[in-house]
Amino acid sequence: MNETKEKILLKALQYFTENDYEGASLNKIARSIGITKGGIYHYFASKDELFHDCLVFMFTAIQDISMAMVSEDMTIKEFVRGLFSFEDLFKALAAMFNINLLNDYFNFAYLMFAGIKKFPDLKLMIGNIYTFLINELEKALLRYQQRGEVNKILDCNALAFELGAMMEGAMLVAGLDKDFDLKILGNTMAENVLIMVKA
Amino acid sequence: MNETKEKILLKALQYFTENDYEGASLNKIARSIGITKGGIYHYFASKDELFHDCLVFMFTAIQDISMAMVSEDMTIKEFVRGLFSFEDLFKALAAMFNINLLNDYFNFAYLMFAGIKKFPDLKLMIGNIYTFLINELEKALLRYQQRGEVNKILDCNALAFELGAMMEGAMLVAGLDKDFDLKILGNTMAENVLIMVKA
Amino acid sequence: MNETKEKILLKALQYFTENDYEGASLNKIARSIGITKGGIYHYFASKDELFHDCLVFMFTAIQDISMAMVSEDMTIKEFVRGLFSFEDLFKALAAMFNINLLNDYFNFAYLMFAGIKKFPDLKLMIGNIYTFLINELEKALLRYQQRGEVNKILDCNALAFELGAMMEGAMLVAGLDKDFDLKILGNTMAENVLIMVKA
Amino acid sequence: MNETKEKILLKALQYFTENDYEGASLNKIARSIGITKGGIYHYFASKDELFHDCLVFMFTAIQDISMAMVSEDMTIKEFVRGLFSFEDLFKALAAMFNINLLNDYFNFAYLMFAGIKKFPDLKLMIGNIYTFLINELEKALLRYQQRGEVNKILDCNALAFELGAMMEGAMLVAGLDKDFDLKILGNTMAENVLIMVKA
DNA sequence: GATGAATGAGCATTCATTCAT
DNA sequence: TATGAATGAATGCTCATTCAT
Repeated sequence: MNETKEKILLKALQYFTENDYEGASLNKIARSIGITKGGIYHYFASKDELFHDCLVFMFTAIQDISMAMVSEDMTIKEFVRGLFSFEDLFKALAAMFNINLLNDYFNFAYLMFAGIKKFPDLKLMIGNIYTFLINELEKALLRYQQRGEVNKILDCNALAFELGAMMEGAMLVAGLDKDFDLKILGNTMAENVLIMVKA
Repeated sequence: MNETKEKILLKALQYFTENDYEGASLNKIARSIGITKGGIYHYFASKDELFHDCLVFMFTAIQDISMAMVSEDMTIKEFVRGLFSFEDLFKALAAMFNINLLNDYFNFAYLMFAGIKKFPDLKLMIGNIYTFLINELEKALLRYQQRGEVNKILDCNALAFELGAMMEGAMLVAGLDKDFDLKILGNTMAENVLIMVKA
Repeated sequence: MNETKEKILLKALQYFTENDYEGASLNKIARSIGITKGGIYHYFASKDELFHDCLVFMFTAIQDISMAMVSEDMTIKEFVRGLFSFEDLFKALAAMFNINLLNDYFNFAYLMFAGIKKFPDLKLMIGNIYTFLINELEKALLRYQQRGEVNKILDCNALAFELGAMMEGAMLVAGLDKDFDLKILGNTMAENVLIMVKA
Repeated sequence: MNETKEKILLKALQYFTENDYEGASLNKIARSIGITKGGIYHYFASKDELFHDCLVFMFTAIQDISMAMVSEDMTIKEFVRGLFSFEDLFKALAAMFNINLLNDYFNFAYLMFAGIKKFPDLKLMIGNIYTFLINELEKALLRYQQRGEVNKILDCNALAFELGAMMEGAMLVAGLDKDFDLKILGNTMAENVLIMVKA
């Protein structure tokens, strides 16, 4: 991708994250990377298109990270601990964009909502990411259940959703209330889960 | 509270929910309740203040509902099932404002996010709600644990956080991906939790 | 009508006449009457609406003048000479708007074209003015023909159109080429016509 | 003329006719002939110059057609009927440019007006065409008058202007009001004129 | 208490124009 | 010859805000 285009995309993503769609003005985005507003229109037909492309850019990366998270040859301990090692996840994402998700998960979620409101294709994309992840979770849980490592009474479909929701919710709540520190809580959460699902 | 002021507040809340902060213009809000834009400025110093007051109004109600959710004389089954009866929660909220949350939870959450982004005191307020709720959860879990109804190995502090996060995350994920229907999932989730925490 | 609104309308009409639709900027119009651009939007919902209202304002006046031009109790000499007394017509119009049609008939015609391109209702309105005038011309000519003052061989329908076209064309050509002075030519033209239509 | 330059000129003329001066962007013109906007600037110093050259190209053709219309060895009938055979005139013009004037005379006239407004030299050019044509008309009428085919009382100078104005006005009015169909009216107009000028 | 006129700063967007390559 | 990146000024439009009435 063209260098200027990429610069626009990254800076715009930052502005959109910090200020929302309406609050991010093309003028400010342009000035902050040393070009003029008109220059943006060389690469993006409209603010909407820029916003859309920013989100696709971000969600694609997240999709890739997400898919890399699941692997068939993990023990259940590795698997569950991996789910709750928030720090690793945050670092991976922070490296890609200039966003500190630990503090800004909140902005990130807000951005997802905004994207979904505006673009049906993003709704699909995000939906697919969650569906994929939770399906993979379910498949893994079923594997462990068959091996006798997960309580046979548990509904793995709902359990997969519960674990996914727990992860998302943890990041959201921790973002809103600094009393909760995921770096510390993460470990205990994983151990709790390992105890709870045990056969 | 003055009758006109209350009319403004309620109508504004509706507009904000339907159109977001930027999309809800004072002119439209004013016209829709039969006054003029200038009239709003008698009761609210700025659009920001109006928005803020709308959200405080809303969050206060949520706080009240949340606090009513916890009660000391519940069995563990009632307690857990209550946590995951999303439909009841939505209905309670919908009754307070004139918003159909079942369909519009998405807009509602979006609005909350916008408010939290804009006003630090609201972030604090929401943070406090979470802290309170999770603390109450922890106290309840400890009670059940002492009665032998919750596995003694489990860390109740982390477990409280996990259940709170699971609730929030469930609403978030279900808002993003309509494949997940909380009305159906809610029951199974509760049963799973009851199995998992059992001693 | 509100005083400011009328000031906007008149000044806008002048700008539209001099600079066309695209060339007339709301900013300049506003500044030239001592208000700001935003102020125009109090009275007109859009530039299009302002343009439309300007044209309706003008064409309504022209319609009134046109209709006053035809009167049943004229001799044929009065009638024909009236048609070619351009000076009187120009003065009447110039008094209403600030436009010197003698020099600017051209701009005026251009404005009509622009209006017709943009607004179907104006196309109808202008069409009706011409249709009305030429119909009235035809009725008058038929009256004179029955009295034996107009050659019975002539087709009064076409003749009415010819006289109407001659008037319009005279103003157009004289506007384009200063060699032709309607103040002088007008009289001779009328006398020529009187000779030509005579029985 | 350079081939690319001619392609630009012709395509630009088409765009200007279809979209007016303001509506025809250099980008669209350029793209439609497979070059880039910058390329146009090799051949034309500015959009204005391009527009001007388009119109000169067009007016030159009109001038040629006009001059070919007058010929010394015509009978008066041929002469007058030629003046009012609008269809032939339109066809001749349409053949020169790629414009269907029969349907698009309106846009064509609008473009002429825009050009005349913008460039004084074009106003002069058109003025000269009119002067030339009306002078030729006058010379022809004087010839017919001397032969006794035109009423000796008529002022041929004014009559020439009247016939020229009638032609122009007919096209203008017919352009504004589609009730008047020149294809039909043209014949009757010519016959009326032949009757009226007769000695 | 409330109106309505008016402001002014902001926004997305367009586009002729320039110029290094 | 021609490209394509970039500019910058302009445009229509929106809207929170002010204030005399």
